[in-house]
Amino acid sequence: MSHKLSTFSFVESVNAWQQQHGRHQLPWQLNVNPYKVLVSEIMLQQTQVATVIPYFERWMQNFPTVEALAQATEDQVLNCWQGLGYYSRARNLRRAALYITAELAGQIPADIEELRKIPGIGPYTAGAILSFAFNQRGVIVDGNVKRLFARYFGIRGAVNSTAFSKTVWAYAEAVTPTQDNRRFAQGLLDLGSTVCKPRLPLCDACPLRPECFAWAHNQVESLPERSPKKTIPKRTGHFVWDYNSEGLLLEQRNDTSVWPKLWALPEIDTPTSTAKSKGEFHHQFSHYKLHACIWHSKDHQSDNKQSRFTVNQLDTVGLPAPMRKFIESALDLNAEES
DNA sequence: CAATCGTGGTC
DNA sequence: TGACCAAGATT
Repeated sequence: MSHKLSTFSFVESVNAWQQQHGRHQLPWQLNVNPYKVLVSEIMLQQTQVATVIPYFERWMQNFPTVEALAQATEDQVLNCWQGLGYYSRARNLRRAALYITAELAGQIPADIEELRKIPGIGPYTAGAILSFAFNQRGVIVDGNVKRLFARYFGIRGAVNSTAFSKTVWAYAEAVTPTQDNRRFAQGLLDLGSTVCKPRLPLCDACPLRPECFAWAHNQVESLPERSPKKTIPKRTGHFVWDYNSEGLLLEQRNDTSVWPKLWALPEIDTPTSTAKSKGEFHHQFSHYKLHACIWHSKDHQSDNKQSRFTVNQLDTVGLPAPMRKFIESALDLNAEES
């Protein structure tokens, strides 16, 4: 690797490409500050840029500073996050603001160990904040870097294995420079997402092609390697539909389930034999398929916090995306029938 | 360590 | 069309 790096400047190639062809106008790149970087990096975890942008804009309107976020309630935060998924990110981001305000005098630290103490900040996000917020050396390994490095260095093994991750982190530590880190980190991400793509990579446009292992060995399509896919299980869930003149009955889900702390139709173990169906919907999570059955019911008892919401009030609570679709569809049908 | 945690984009 | 994947973290 050292020979390769000495005869071909990986860093300079990435940086020069980023300056010419990389992204420079993303919302969190304009008038950059550490809080914007923190918010964007949390939102971007396992979520595509195009999906995040409108959420980021709305978030910064509602919670423009760490202090503003620290003063928000969990319900306000979840309402702003609804539809983006992985809701523990939202709750951790609020906890992060409380921690930064209480323990760090409102300042996001430019220190890897201090960053790692903040809720929701793992090894990738800590490195990203160092690079993007402070232009300091911060090592980043995400899906883009794993794919790009697997091809460029010829790293074998399943991308989702621990061994593969450790190997890529070691390469990243070795490659990451001590200067111009904002540009280098952005260059890695931009190259990975726009050129070294999962499928149909644009090798003709890649500045790293002269020294790319996968290109030289015709393995661009077969790297990185994937572990054999698992069959994901199917589950059935039953939910209660109770809508009257005072609104729709919802309950706040507990935090040990999917959609933690979000408001949703009350969930039941099994419907009664006389229950009348209100409808159903299907939803695919990353790890199982849900078949949701909705049953007409009244006066459902639950340990969870319950409340009724009118149609207008539904906009002010955090609802799971598929359930919001079902509810809005069902209420529209009601309106047409009446 | 492997499972869990959402949703939408892409081809 | 469905399988893969996305600026991962937590337990």
